[in-house]
Amino acid sequence: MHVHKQLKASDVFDIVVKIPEGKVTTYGDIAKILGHPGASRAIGRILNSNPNPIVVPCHRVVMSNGNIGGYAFGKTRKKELLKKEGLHFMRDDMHDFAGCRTNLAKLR
DNA sequence: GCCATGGCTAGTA
DNA sequence: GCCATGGCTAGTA
Repeated sequence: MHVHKQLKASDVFDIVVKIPEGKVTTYGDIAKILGHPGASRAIGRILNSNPNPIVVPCHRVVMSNGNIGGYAFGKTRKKELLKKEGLHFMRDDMHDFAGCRTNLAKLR
């Protein structure tokens, strides 16, 4: 009982590769679209094990409140990468978070 | 038991 | 600030 299918890391990475440059999504949004609404923290753990940060842009995944969130190479690096894509921050919070948030359901 | 989160409550200013 | 959540790892027996 209470046996549900487990989150697959490859499913998470498959979504993250599709986030366009200059756009972001959240740990929670990825969790929801995969049918695991409570698994946002698990998403972060999976991203932390990203085997290929070059092709999988996990720096584009941030917290649901617009805060930068974590990054395996430090949030400073994560912010730099996002700034290079034209995004802006005040301290660790994104400017116009709503405006640069991508709709995962529409990605292809 | 840790942790790259999130949603909710209490209760300060 | 608290705590539920879910996947993972270290490391005890």
